[in-house]
Amino acid sequence: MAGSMNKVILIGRLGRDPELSYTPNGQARAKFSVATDEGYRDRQTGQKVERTEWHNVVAWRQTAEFCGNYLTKGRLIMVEGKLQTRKWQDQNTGQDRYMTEIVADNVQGLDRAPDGQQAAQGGHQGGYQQQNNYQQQGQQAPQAQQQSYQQQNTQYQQQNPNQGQPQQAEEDLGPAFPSEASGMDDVPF
Amino acid sequence: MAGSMNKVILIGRLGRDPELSYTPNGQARAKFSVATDEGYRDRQTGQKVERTEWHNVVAWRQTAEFCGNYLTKGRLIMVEGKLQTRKWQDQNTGQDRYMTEIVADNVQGLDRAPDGQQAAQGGHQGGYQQQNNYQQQGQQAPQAQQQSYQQQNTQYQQQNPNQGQPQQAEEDLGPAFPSEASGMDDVPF
Amino acid sequence: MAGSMNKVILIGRLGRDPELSYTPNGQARAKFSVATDEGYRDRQTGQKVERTEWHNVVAWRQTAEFCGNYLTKGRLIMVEGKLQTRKWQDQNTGQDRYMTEIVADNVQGLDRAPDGQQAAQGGHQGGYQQQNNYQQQGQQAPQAQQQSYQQQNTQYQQQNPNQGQPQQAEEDLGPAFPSEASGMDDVPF
Amino acid sequence: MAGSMNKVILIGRLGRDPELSYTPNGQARAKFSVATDEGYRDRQTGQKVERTEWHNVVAWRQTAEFCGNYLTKGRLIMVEGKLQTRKWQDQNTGQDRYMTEIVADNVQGLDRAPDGQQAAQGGHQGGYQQQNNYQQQGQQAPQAQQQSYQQQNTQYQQQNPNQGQPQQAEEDLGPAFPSEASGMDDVPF
DNA sequence: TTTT
DNA sequence: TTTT
Repeated sequence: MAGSMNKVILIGRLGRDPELSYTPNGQARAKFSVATDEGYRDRQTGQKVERTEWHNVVAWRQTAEFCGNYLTKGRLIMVEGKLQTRKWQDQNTGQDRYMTEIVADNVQGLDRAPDGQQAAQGGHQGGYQQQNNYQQQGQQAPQAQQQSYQQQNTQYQQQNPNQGQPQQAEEDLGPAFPSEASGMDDVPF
Repeated sequence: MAGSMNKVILIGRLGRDPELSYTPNGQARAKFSVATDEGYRDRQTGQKVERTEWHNVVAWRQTAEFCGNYLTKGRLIMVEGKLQTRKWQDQNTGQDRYMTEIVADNVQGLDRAPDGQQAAQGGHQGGYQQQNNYQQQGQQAPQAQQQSYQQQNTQYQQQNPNQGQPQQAEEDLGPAFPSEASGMDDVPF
Repeated sequence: MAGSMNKVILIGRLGRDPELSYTPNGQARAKFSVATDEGYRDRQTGQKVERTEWHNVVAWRQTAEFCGNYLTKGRLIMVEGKLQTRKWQDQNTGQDRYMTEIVADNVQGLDRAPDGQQAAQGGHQGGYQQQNNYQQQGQQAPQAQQQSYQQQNTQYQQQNPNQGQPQQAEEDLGPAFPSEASGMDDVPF
Repeated sequence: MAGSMNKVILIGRLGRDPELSYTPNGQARAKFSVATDEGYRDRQTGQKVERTEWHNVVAWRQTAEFCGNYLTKGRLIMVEGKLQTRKWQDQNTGQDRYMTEIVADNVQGLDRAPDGQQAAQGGHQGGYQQQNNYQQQGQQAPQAQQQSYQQQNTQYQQQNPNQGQPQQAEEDLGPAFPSEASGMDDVPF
């Protein structure tokens, strides 16, 4: 934890609408891919070439819901997060497989949202506690999450859960680590 | 807030021991300066030149206490934070004066602490809630710190203060913004 | 130079059109200010507050010309650069004065340029060698720019400006360090 | 190319000595893995947990040689670079496989090198042009390195490798993109 | 001094 | 799979 940094910053465009889903214990999760471009001049031909890199991003909780609700295919966004590589076994071959994702803790829309879209250029810096109280209408039927009044995006970007008293409903909150939650996936991506 | 980023990352050495102090309402604040070096080759002489840049850094609350307690002159550290420029009036000339600081929200020691120093290479990522509720003893006399077990770097780097019950002692908490607190300074730096 | 990092990344809006000028030896220099916003919740009132931070940015050579030619007031841009603090003496009071700037080495427009503007969303990653060999016309009178076809943004973010022919006029190139060039200013900002 | 950013910054420890090799056209390439740690508190047990993330890094040319020559297993380093995902086909199953790497353009040692190691804490910021014109000796047999005095971090993070003399042997330079060169690998990692 |  |  100390003497350590794992930081990714991307600016690029969404290849598709984010996919918002909920884990069995009600965690919102959004997945999407972001294209970054890089220009260079081919040394043989001297021509300009554009190269696109695709990045798999996953966001959790309020950040996930922001992404799922406000970001759409083609939007220019900024993503700040960390690298995380998940490992799984290929069910057919038994081989180890790996997938690297950016776990986003700050996502912002940088261009104007398409017309008819509210909260257009908003951004969101996710927090553990910052989930919304969706009452089960959508994907996967999340329950609980009764804490959506919680303030978010305070100055220090951190907050203290639960000063001096037991936190209830632990079982609703899901794993503290996205990688654990994402382990619930049958198909890794 | 949206479509916005203000990010600084420094790796450099402490010019002096951090100065830890407390605002009247008990906020811990650490100030220190960090040197970064940059090498370049002088185009007239062709000689290598090293240039040092000094950065003024301020940290608050638990991050401040980490800095004040564990970092010393000469240590190599990493600072992640944001830029903030304070303005004040020169008391003699009446001129506007400005000072730019990095407000650190993540500070880590990168080298081994000197012998006899514990928690050598520790780091700290400060949080709003992570303050100690100092009861106004003023400078240099913090007691208590009864919440220091809260120093944790949870996954999302944010947490929820105070789930479902009123936060007491608002008046102890100090300004939500460091810049406001730092306005209490007579001398800006 | 080693064990050192001095990195700033901003996303924000231009407060005014960049000011493009040329040093006596023909260096293009652009100055502009960028606003970043930060939202937080006031702890006394519980209300959301938006706070704007202004950043002074300076760019050099091709990056400067890109800024001067394509970026305008109100544009959302990304700036990558380093912190640099210049010191000078107040001519009246004799006091030391300081000013912190971001020296940009990568600037990109993130939103659509206003109509009638070409090369709208372009970006530029400046390079030492990417300067135009202006022949000393001094401020405001650059001619030529005969090298502006030079490829930019190569893969490694560096380029060789001088493929296969000797680089002349080293003495025209100006100081290797922007801070030295900017020392030519009478008024620091 | 414009409106795009693909940036990674890591601080962590080398899992092994970097592997330095040369592509058929003489490009130096170093591969290594870096561990970053992250602490969090398990929400079920309340215990502190440390989690290690491993990152695959590749560096090219002078940066590669710096890594291969001066960095060793266990060293604390800083890596700045970009994300790149390579795709290949599994030769047995025919499946598409992916591997994500950080392509480093700036690597620095942050702690003291072990005794008997020179250039201990050095760093290197690679450049396209900073290659050594290896004359095709193939793996492990670089001679010359006659340009190694060029390792400088000039102000603009770019350099002109070719001061005053023509650059020969363009055809020796290899692909402009590391990913193309790395396509020469039989085994992807 | 920008913008939403 | 995005966009200019």
